[in-house]
Amino acid sequence: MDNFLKIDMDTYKPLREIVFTTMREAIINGDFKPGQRLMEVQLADQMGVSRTPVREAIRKLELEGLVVMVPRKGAYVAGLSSEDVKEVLEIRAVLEGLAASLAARNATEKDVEELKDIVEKFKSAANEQDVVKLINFDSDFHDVMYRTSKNKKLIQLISSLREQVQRFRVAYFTKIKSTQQLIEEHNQLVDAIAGKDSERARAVAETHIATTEKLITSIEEKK
Amino acid sequence: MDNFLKIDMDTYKPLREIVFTTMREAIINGDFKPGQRLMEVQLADQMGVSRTPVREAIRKLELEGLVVMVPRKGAYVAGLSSEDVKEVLEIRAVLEGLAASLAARNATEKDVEELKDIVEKFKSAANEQDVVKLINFDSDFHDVMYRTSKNKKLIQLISSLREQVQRFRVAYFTKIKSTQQLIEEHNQLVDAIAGKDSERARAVAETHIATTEKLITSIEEKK
DNA sequence: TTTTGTAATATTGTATACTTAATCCACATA
DNA sequence: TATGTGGATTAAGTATACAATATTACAAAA
Repeated sequence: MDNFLKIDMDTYKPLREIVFTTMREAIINGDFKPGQRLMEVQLADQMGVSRTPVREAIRKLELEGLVVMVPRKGAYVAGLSSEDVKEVLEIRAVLEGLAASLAARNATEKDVEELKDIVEKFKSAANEQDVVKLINFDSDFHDVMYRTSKNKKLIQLISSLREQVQRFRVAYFTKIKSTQQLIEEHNQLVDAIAGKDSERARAVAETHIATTEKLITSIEEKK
Repeated sequence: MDNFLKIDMDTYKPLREIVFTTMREAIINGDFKPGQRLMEVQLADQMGVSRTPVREAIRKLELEGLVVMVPRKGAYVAGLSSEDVKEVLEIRAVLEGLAASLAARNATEKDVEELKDIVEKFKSAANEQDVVKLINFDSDFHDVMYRTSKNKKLIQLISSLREQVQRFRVAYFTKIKSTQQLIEEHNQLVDAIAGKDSERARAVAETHIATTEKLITSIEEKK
């Protein structure tokens, strides 16, 4: 603890940050629909700020791929074709694989315990058929794994990718028949990490995402 | 050619885009040094625009990781520790691997020809000891490979990651003793892609980046 | 000489004002 | 009815103005 006197001026957030996260939430939650036009004055009024922070927030959302800009016309919530989702998941698969293999290399016993704990919670949520809990524990599991990987850039990147497809999550989690398979995969992952078997961890993690991808693809095809 | 009448209104670029790319170039080329403070009025004056486009450009650079913001103090060019570079390269390795395996799956004969062509050019640049050409042809090679992967998000992502470590490139390309190894790896990559061997392509590509990573690590250690 | 307090100065954060392009709609014309 | 045309309206792009905070300079006191 070499910084016990460092006060947290970090509590201060510029308006643009608040606007940014607010808008991002809205897009991810689907409050702003894909294709919807985002008008600056309107948004500014709604949030009670001026156009400036709104514009700056939009710039960031643009780079994050959640909105698309048409010059001289404005900003629109990015549409998400199933093609896009597939692209993102293809990427996530290898990044999750990397995260898992790094986690296997770096995990402490405490990390492993934490992972096991979450898997248990996930199981009971599955028994209760509680979809919201299911989503949250799944998130938690992956969060811990990312953290354990110790690669900060990787963590950032994956969370950005997760956001991009989050809009689909509820859809496919409710559709899923066998959460059983997810449990099984989580178990294998923990095993591999606990056993410091980075190659196996990687393989399992990649399959894990691929499972999701197949799921989405099959849902899409039914449409 | 289903769009032969589509005119290119796309030529128009808002100032913020110009400012954004200009500043990004400056950072990547090292004209703006890591840690350097970026002051809005000064930048705006230099480029002959107002603060607004500059601020918006900075927001994007921030999300791209080239700039870090300290609230109420300003923007600074992001420093890049060798730790950071390692993190990025770790990620790039698997993404290049993915790109290579997708390329192997999707490559047409034309793509393969193009790749072979670039490898030849790279070889002659190596003979001439022309570092700049070497860098450019290496870039070209990878660009074609990415394009061939057909995954647009992946292309975006990799190019963003490349930018982040570009500031080190000249350094390690001049240091490199055996461009021979790079040539060899490029050859193997083309072979694998031509032979539609996605697993081998992936393995070679990952090693390829790992080579770079080791190189950087060794340079760093000498300091 | 060093430290502390205070004024001034500079810079970011936010809001507003201005400019110009795009869109809409009424109306005219074929 | 269909198709232009011109002006009004709207919104984005850009610049500027104002407010809040941080930095600096410098003087006064220890």
